[in-house]
Amino acid sequence: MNTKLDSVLLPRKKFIYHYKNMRWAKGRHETYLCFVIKRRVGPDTLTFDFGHLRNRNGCHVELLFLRYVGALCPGLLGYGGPGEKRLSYSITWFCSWSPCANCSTRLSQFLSRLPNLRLRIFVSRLYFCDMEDSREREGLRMLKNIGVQITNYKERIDIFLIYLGSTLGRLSHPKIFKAWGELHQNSVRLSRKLKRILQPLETEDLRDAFKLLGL
DNA sequence: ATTTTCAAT
Repeated sequence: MNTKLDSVLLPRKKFIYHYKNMRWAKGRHETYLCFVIKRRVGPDTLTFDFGHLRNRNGCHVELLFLRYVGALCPGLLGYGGPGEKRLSYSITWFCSWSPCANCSTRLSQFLSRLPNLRLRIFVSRLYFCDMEDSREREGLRMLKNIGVQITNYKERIDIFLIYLGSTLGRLSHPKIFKAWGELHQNSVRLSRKLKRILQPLETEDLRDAFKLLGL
């Protein structure tokens, strides 16, 4: 396994700084991606792997993950041999920022060729999603449409904390994770926003709205 | 009310 990936788990302070789900995250000029990889190696056998990445050299962290995915997920891609059996993977990401438009596009292209890979993404904060017509919003919808489950992490805070706990455990930090005070409030706001983004107005709704306006 | 953003200095 690549030693860079093997890594060094995210130190607690850095983790909390980058994963705080506040509205105005000043100074987070980096993005972290903690991942959990679940691999089905047999009918009753799963293996797990986890770690984290950070964007580097102008490469967004999502694309960095794709660059390493062959090493992280042996048997995922396959070599196209006849009757070749590809392994099934479930991958969970915890991203400090949601993916940019370009990463969403590239991810969608990648995933659409791999029915044996399920990806879900938990995000701490939405990246450039304030404008109604932002390309980032469009990108998130694209991901959803090809089956990526994307949500903020409060809905599965248990997984998140387990991940965090194991991370801290490996670092010999006995401290229990203490959520920041605004975590819940922030995640409620984020959930609403994400929901609005992922469920855009249907034509039906517009029709109703037009009727209501007498148009 | 307004604030930031996978930097660039």
